[in-house]
Amino acid sequence: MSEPLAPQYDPAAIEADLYHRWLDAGLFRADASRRDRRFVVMMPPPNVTAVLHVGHGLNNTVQDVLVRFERMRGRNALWLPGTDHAGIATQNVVERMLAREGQTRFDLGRERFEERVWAHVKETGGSILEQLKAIGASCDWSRTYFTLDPGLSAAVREVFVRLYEKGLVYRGHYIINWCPRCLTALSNEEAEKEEVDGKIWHLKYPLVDGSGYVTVATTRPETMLGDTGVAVHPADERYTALVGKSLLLPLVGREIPIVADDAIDPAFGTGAVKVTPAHDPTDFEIGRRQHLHSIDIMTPEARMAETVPDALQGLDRFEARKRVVEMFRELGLLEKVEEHRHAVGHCYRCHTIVEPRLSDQWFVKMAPLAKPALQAYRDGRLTFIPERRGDEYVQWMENIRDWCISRQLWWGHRIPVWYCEACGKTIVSRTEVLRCECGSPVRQDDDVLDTWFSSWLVPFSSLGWPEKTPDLKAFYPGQVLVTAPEILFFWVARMVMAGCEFMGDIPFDTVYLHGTVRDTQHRKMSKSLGNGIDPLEVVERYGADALRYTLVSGMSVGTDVILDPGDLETSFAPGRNFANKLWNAGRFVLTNLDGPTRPLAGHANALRANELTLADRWIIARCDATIRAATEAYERFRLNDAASAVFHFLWSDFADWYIELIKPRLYGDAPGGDVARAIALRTFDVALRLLHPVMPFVTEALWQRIPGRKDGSWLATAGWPAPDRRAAAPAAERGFALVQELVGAIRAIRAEYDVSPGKAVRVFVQHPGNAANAAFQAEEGTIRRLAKVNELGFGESSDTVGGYAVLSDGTGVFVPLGDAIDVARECSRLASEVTRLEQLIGSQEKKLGNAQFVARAPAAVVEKEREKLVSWMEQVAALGEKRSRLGC
RNA sequence: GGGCGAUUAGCUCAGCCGGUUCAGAGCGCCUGCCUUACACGCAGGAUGUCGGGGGUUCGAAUCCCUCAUCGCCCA
Repeated sequence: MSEPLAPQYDPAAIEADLYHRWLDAGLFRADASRRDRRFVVMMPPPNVTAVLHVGHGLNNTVQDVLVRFERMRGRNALWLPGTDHAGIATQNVVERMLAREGQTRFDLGRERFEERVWAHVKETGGSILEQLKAIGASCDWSRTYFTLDPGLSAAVREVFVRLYEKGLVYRGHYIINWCPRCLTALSNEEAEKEEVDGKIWHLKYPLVDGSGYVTVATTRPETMLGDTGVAVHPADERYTALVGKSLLLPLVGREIPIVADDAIDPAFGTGAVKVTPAHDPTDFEIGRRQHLHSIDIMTPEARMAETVPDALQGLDRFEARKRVVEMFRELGLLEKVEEHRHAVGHCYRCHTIVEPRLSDQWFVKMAPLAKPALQAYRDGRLTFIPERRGDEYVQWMENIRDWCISRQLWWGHRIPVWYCEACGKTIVSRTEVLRCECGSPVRQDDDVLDTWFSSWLVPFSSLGWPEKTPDLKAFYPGQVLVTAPEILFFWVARMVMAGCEFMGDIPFDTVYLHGTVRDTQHRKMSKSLGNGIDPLEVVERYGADALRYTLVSGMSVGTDVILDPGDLETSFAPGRNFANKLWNAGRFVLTNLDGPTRPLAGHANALRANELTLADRWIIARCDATIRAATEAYERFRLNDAASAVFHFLWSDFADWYIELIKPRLYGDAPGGDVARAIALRTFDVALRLLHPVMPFVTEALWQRIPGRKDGSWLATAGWPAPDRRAAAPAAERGFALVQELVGAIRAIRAEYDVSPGKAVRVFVQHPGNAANAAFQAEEGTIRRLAKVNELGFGESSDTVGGYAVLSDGTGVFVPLGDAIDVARECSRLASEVTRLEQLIGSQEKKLGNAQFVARAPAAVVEKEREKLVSWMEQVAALGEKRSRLGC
């Protein structure tokens, strides 16, 4: 550990090696034998074939920050990683591979296709977890799971069977969302609603008796081929006389009835609605109530089926739409066309417009499961960050619909249901079924379960459930779930339901929903738009700490993170620069530790209060304030506030000031070097701890070089610094603030008059009271050095020509500059300062002259305002004196 | 159509249960510096009628109403 530190921090030379040393030390492994203070975070399992994108980067950085913070506080931290088999997505990936070979899955057959997917998953799957290591993720890799592992598969079966036995899983013939490209059913959540520009076509259907027409309005004219009725509202007087009559469906020639149904909105379109029970969910309900039959007019690929007239058969649904409209026009039955913008469901995996389709599927009855999950939120046992997300949760839970869980895929958990080929009996079983009770062969349901049907169990299935494992006992329920708002319903809400149903307790108490990473046009980053940022490229160029710092500081609670994919430098250089700053501050501190250091307390040789300088007391107070601020910010999930508190302490307080002003004590002949070393080391150590959750690599690399550590100890598991009220030193903070103000004022005057950096100046300070006196004298050396002052006088100067300034407490500052100064310019500078102050004083006098204010505002506020007024008046008086001395 | 959020410096954002700096940070910009930890740096500086309008209040970026623009969720 004693090789010299490079002047520039090189993350690439440190990160990968350091990560492996953390792993070797087993720092990220949770202890199932501990029963106290667990902190469990379930990673949202990425798709097994996914590659790391910046969204994963954000999500996992947030989790890692929280986990590292709690681990340092001594909690038994488990961050559990895993991968999701991702039914549709993974099947699509392999199907695309087959397509390049000129094959389809049907060419291979189910068994060989499954083998092919497994081979692909084993070969490349899970590499995303390896990639997470590059950003520093401190997961417990010894517990990594895959949703198709035997244990998790057993959990899926157990749950399916239990729910079936309770009557909460059922098979039904309903309208579901169908993706004609993926050729599978989707849940309502997987059919993403999106606004599209469409039209409303007004179609005329002639009455069978030839007495006229009824006009229906529709956004999907092609579905008229499957119409089996027209519905109107029972109270709609326009149509009362027609209810019960029949229409002759154009193009098809079918007679369909006019029925009355309460669900019809008389204000929409013409108030008469065509009813296509096989292709629309509300029509399906109307059809049921009105005893209309269903005619399925489409193939699984959404082409026109044999149930439509010959001329239209085989057409794609959108071609059919055009053709149907043309035909209506030709027949003179197209009354009008209106522009119409409306929401249409799209497949969340391939973005194809979904087709409502009538089919046999398995469903979960959700209302009974939602009840306790909703109650948990209402009781305050479950909270959302940001809070308003709770409203969305409630809305969804209250209007919950049954969950379609069967998928017409080959990759996933096969539905544990068998049908007897002889007696037709349905057998639902936890174990493989070979024969029916009647002795006949059985056939397993062809379908697999929705991927989310395994994901919703992860908080306990990943811990061994339904077995009663030690892990399950030690780590359920967990604490925080961190994810993107998009999957609040897909996953988060369902996990809460599953936890309540199968474990009797919610799986986490806090749901932290972070924003989305977007480009400068506020578009979500995506592969297809080509506006993504590759986190691994960022790690390579700027370091993992820089990536993490940028993501954390760009993200306040619940807001999106905007980054420019075309300009990584602007986004990530600040993080890299901060890491480098820290590195160099560390380099300075560590290379100046050759002299003796002393403990701060608890030892005979400990520092005594009377050995501390004003600056020492100030930095200790600042450090303590930073501990409080950062700790509270982490606790409240305000990660950006935590990062910025430590940033400010390290860069401004520690590096810009404290390091600069202890230099003489460290390598000059000023006394107190051991005190300065002890305090610099102590406050720097604290800062490393506070920053470690956000920037784990550079902080650990430096901390490992701090002398006197216990062998084999790591910052990653070092204790969290405790605030200490005794460190508060308000007088020191005020006094040192005046020193900083004075140095700033002198520097400003120097810059104003182009005094060359190497040239020392004389300075005279006049203070109205004694408040600042002690501070200036105590830190006289600091003032001389930092402002390049060769003579610091107190009181009047015999010179009159120079630069003047007034500090906030009314202290006058005079820098004699003789010929260097442009008296007219200085006069106008001071005049504008006086004007500014006089305006403030004017409004302040008005405020304080207002009897209402003095009477109604709290006494402390009034007092504060009076003090401000006094201070400004002192400043103006001092400036006036300066001006007269200059002869303005 | 219903509900919610946002609008603060050129950019990205803090501040927002009213007064504790006369509105802050980072980046960018201007000026001067290679001062032996750091030029991925140091010092100094410029920049905002806090989206428009109205109201409550002694006092509003902060509370209420309204309009405009953008975005999210649910139909």
